[in-house]
Amino acid sequence: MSNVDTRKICEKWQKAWQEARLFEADPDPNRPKVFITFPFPYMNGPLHLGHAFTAARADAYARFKRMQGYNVLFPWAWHWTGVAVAGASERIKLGDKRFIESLVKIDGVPEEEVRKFVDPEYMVRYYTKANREVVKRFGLAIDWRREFYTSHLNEGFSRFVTWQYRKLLERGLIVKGTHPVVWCPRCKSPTGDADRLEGCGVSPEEYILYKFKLDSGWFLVAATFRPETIFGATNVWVNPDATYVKVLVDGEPWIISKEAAIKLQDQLRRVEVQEEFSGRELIGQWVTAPVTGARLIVFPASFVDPSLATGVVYSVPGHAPLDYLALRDLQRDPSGVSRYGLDPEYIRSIKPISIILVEGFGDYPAVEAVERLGVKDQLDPRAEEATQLVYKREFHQGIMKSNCGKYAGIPVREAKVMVAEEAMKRGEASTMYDLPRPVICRCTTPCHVKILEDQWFLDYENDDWKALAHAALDQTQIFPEGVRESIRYTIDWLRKWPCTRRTGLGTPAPWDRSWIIETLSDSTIYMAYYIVAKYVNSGRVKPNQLTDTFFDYVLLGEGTAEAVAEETGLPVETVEEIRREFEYWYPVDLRVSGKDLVSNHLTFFIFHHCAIFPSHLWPRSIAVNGFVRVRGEEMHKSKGNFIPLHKAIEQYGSDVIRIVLLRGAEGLDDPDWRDEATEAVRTRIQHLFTLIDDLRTQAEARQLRIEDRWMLSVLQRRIAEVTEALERMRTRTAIETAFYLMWSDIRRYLRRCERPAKQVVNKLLDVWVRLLTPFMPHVTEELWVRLGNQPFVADAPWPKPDKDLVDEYAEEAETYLDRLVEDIREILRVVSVKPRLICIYVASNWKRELFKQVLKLEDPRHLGRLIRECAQQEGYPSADRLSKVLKQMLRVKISMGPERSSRLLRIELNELEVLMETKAFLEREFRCEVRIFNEDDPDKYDPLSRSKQALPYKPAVYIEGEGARSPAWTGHRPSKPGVPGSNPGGPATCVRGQEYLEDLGRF
RNA sequence: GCGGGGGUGGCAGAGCCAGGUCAAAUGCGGCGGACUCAAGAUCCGCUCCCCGCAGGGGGUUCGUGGGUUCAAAUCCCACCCCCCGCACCA
Repeated sequence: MSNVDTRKICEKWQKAWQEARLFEADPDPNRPKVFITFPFPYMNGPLHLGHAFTAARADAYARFKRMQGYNVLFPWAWHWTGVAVAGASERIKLGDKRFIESLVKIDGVPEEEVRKFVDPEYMVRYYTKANREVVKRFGLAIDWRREFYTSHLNEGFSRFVTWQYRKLLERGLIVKGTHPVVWCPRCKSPTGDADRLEGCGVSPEEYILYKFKLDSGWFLVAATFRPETIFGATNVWVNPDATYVKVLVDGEPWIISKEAAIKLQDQLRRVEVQEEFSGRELIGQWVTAPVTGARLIVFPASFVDPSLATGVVYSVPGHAPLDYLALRDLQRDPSGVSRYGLDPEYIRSIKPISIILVEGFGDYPAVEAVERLGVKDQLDPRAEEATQLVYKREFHQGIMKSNCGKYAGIPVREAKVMVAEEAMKRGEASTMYDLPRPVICRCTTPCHVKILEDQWFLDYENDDWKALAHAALDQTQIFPEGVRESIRYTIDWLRKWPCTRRTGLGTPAPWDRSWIIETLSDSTIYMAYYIVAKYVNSGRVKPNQLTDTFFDYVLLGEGTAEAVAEETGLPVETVEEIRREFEYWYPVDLRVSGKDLVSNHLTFFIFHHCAIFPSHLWPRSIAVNGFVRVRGEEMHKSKGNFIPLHKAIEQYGSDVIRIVLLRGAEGLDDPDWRDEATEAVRTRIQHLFTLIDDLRTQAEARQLRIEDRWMLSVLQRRIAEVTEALERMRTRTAIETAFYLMWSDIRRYLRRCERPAKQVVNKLLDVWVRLLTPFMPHVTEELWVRLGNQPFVADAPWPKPDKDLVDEYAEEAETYLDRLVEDIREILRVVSVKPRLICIYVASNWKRELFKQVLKLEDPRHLGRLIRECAQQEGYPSADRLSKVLKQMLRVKISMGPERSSRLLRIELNELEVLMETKAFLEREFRCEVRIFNEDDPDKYDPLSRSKQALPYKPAVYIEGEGARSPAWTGHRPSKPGVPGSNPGGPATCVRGQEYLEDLGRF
């Protein structure tokens, strides 16, 4: 069977599982249940390796629990809700070439299909169909009878969402409010990240507007993020080349840029434009500053961007690098000044004002930052860097100076808010939203901020709700545990979440059908719908029978089955059956997801369960994992390293993918997909088949020997380790142990025994194949039947460690042997000899007795007493010799480590017996004759008197061979140029008694 | 900035919570050997540096710098660097 096609094996067993309806799970009161869920994937594209990783973890757990005898439900569904699909359709409508190309080339969508994607519904249906095939070919243990998709296109699900939102509204958890969004004036809709050609990650920021009063009575309105700096204002900047307007804003006379006036209209302001004029007309005019009442002049500055906020800023040259630079430019270049009829003398007289005390800077941080970074002028890109540097420092560490009136001595971060609030109270300031960088909509229109009214929010601010969420988190297991802190933080930090949108796919809000429940908001407790979906899919329940009364009863136990039956026309028994099924499966036992969902979905998941369900139905555990990286980089379509799952499956088949990913990482680490790794796994699976074949064909019936007992004993430990790891979703540790470490165990065993024992092989393979099943379920099905079992290994019981097979004596014997082999090999290496004969000498009886004392010794300082005691007894040598031997024994004990030396307190190895038994192995290993002696044996062959070196658990060794360098037995010494001759002064290993004991310390 | 997770040998990645058995699992790669007509696969050995004709010894390592300890990859402090999340978006 030299060539095993794992892809074929995968297909074969997927079909078999499907035909056997293996993973269809129904309530069984006699079996405990486990309900496992994977967050339904969004259907705007193909599933990729990232989905595969998370799904493989969920599947491994599902299969593990199933084998442990649990009734496991692992369902699947598809997420259609949201605007991303609509956005994608829009791009296709507009003929976005790069986008279309990526769909064809990367996603593998046929071109004629892509054209039909102008209809979002077609697109989600297409991807759902394609991805369903992919998930099936990945071979997950899914109960497909419960499959569904979301949004209004699925009436049943939509009714479920409607029910949930009515409940939330009733409970006062939905509130109404206003909110600024990034808005496309052409699409008349919010522009999310996915809908943007440019400006990803940009969100509205709130500017403080200060009203600087012109002598004409109009307000020149300047925008700032740093309202506290008003105390250091020296002048006002406008762009002389920009167009400004006089405009009545809510009746107040403002002067702002033309662009600003348009923006304000969408920010709940009444805006009446009076007249347009050029910025240069403002230059040289005087204004009265708010807050301070200072008289300032208006200067020209090219850095002022009319499309940002109001297009007017005030100058704080002491603390804002750009302001300092602009002022310096003006002072250096009088020609520009005279053009506007300004007085150069006055300009030169303007000095920065120092208003903030901050460590690491002198009076004028802006000036220093400009000098340190060597910023040339206001157009130098490093000006931005200088601004950030000063801003961060001053914000976090700055204190307002004495010239800041009542804010003197207050930290900047506090003063900032106070100054602005008080100025607003007095009518000297206002606010507006704007985007710090341009955002361009998919439709190529520049976006601006719009304040949406009547927006609906989930009130995550509600303290009672937060308290419940914390309580739920406390009773949920989190894997890895560190994520708990993130969720806790998120619960505290969450504010109102806008849960409705105007566009995209989704369920209309029950209280106002012009709104659609937003995508994250409809995915919070949907796992409950898997129970209902089974009945809807089978046709036993019609979607329109899913009334609020129905859900109240089935999900909450409120009302009666009779009432539901009467209202819906369903048989009472059916209603009760569904209720029972819900009670059986709920709550969710494990939800597995990527770490990106921690701060939104997973937290919402907890929140909503608390809001809707009683505490015994709250989630039991949540597992989080990292993101798949490809060749060390984040997987991204634009990076060209995006790997859709269907392509990977075609190339490798499901099991290879699973192994590579699961072995890649656990916890929050990111698994890295590398071609070498996939190749290595593929050949290893091939070899798994031959290894197992070899084991079986070589196996012989025989009495169990020590190595057989060792193998069985180690096997028990491995079972325990894998089980423990899987219980905690440590999938990497689990597969590492089950596959790789066990492989090494088996390799050692095979080498050790020449031919394995049938009994061991049977036991070993039976266990091994089952332990591997969660990670490579198809391959193990194939192996399982080859071992002569009936399908399916998926249903085979999970192995349990057998205490009777744990054999400390055998494990000790094999450790002993390994150390001996290492020693011999080390000698051979040093002497570079090809051995002809190896003699091994086991230590004398008196040494063995002595070593027992050493093992018991708690403190090496008691050694002296031991020496005195023993020296008097018969059979022991002189105190002098004793002390030498004892020190060596101590070293042996230390080198054993605490585990092994404590094991030796429980058992005593018969070294001679073990060596006699393993003589054949040693001879094979070293390809020469091996002779075993007792040190006490008068007839032993020991020409160099090595035997006296023998210590308990460290036998002495004597080797004869070819090419030997020892003059003692050959007299021949190959010349070795450059190496100085003999080693004078005896062994360097001798350590003085007292020092040595101190070195040992406590052991 | 806030919150979370990390920095280990040529690479990937354990170990760190419970300090000593750690020059440090396992896999990949590299080198040598076995097998083979040969290649691949497989098996065995080696893979930080130095010394050693007997299983040994010495040196330098686990982001950087300090500290605690008889003893630190592991504990404490400071610093540097990397990754992830921070909302109307799946």
